[in-house]
Amino acid sequence: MNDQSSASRGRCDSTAWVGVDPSQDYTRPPPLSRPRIVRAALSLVDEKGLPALTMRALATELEVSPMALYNHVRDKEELVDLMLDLVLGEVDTSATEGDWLTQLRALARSYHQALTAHHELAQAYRGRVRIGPHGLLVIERAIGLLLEGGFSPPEASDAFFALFTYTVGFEQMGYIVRLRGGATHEGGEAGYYPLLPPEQIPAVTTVGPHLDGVHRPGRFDYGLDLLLAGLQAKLAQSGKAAAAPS
Amino acid sequence: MNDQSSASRGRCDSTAWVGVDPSQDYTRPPPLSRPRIVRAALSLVDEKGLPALTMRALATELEVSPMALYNHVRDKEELVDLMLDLVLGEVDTSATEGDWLTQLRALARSYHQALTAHHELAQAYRGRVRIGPHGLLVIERAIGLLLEGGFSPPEASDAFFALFTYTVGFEQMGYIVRLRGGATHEGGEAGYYPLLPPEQIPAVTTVGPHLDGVHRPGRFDYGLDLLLAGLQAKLAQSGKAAAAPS
DNA sequence: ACCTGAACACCGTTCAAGT
DNA sequence: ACCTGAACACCGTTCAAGT
Repeated sequence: MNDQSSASRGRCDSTAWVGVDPSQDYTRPPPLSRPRIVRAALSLVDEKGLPALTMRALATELEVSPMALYNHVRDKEELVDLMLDLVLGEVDTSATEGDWLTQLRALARSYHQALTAHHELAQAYRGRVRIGPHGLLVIERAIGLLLEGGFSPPEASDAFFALFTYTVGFEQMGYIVRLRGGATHEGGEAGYYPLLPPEQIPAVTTVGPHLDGVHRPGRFDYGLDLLLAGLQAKLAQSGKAAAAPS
Repeated sequence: MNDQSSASRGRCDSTAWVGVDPSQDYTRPPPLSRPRIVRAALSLVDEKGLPALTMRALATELEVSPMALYNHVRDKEELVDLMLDLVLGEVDTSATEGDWLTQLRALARSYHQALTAHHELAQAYRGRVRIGPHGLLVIERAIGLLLEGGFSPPEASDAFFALFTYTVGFEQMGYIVRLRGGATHEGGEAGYYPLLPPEQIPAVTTVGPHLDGVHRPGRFDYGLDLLLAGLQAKLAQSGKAAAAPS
């Protein structure tokens, strides 16, 4: 497309501007394009959070008029869909080590990791989901592994949704904060302690600070393994267990 | 508070306005109050969806100036927190039939039911969650049952989050819709069929329409039972199973 | 085809003023 | 203490106009 580069290379070989391609205009940003918009939007959300994603803010980030975006993107909703699918492209869908169960675990973990890497965007994952090509690939892989494990199509679909729901839901869950408790609620992070006296909530008081954050390391894996163990048990009791390499 | 009623009752006994309390002013709405605002907001969201919840719209619904709301509610965020806690008040936390596992299942189901009853509001359940008194009661009950089952405090906390995350996540998940596939995407509901040819997604093609909606009846229970079975297995293998009535 | 500026129909919330 | 109207600083998006 840009054939000035080869032409200018021949013309400038006597000068010593090593490493600088004079055909490139380093002052002007590259032209607007769908992928560039989506990438810029994603890094904006990663840095400043989902509420900061504004067509106007994104436009100034790209040094362009707000309305220029609408030449490449139908509306904000589509933009968010594209961002989600871009993130889903980071999921590793091609690992083939181990049997179907360990592959399924690896897939869910990779999915989880992609979401945590863009934790702010994960909040957009609500209501109506519009699957893109990358998302479809993840689904294909998950369903494929479940069928390989021996599940019938309807049950594979149920199992998929359980895993999917848990993984996405985990990311959306934030921290538990009291609602206008006794002390200041400015601090924000200020712990699990509640609005009721300890006598009325003995169990919560016993468990105490373990309740504090959702995103304790290993917490995702705990629930994931619960689900996978449940799946394995289902297969075993229905006697349809696939011949797993023992 | 309104002691006009008893006074006027004595005054009007000769007239025949049966069933009509003349002390009541049926034309003017009852005075603004925190609970009334929250209830009105909830029914607005139930009817028209979360995006329709606007301080201005809520105010006109209550026949009041938008700014009147701010005398009872700090801001929109607090209003949503209050709405969520109101809904959590519908969860049955006092059923005592069966052992801890069946009680835990019943609790999760009741939680799920409360959320589905206000499906539109469930979308607000993201990011930072501010637990209110009703929410805290649900947590207390869940943790209590897990401790009763024999889990250690840290593990009870992990287990709780797995159940909590799954239940909330399930509600937020919408339908799978293709992202700007081949045909019209106006139809909306238009099925699972994807942007890739069937050869590239054999598993999805096999499972087919089973993938279509998340909220198929029984789908929530499937994942819930997976988690509960996993919990039971964990207890059994660590040999700490509580003496459940066999 | 792509970009722009002005404008429209909204938001949540602050503020000064009323009672 | 509670409510009001006007105003501020925003939104997403339409439209007519530019190149």
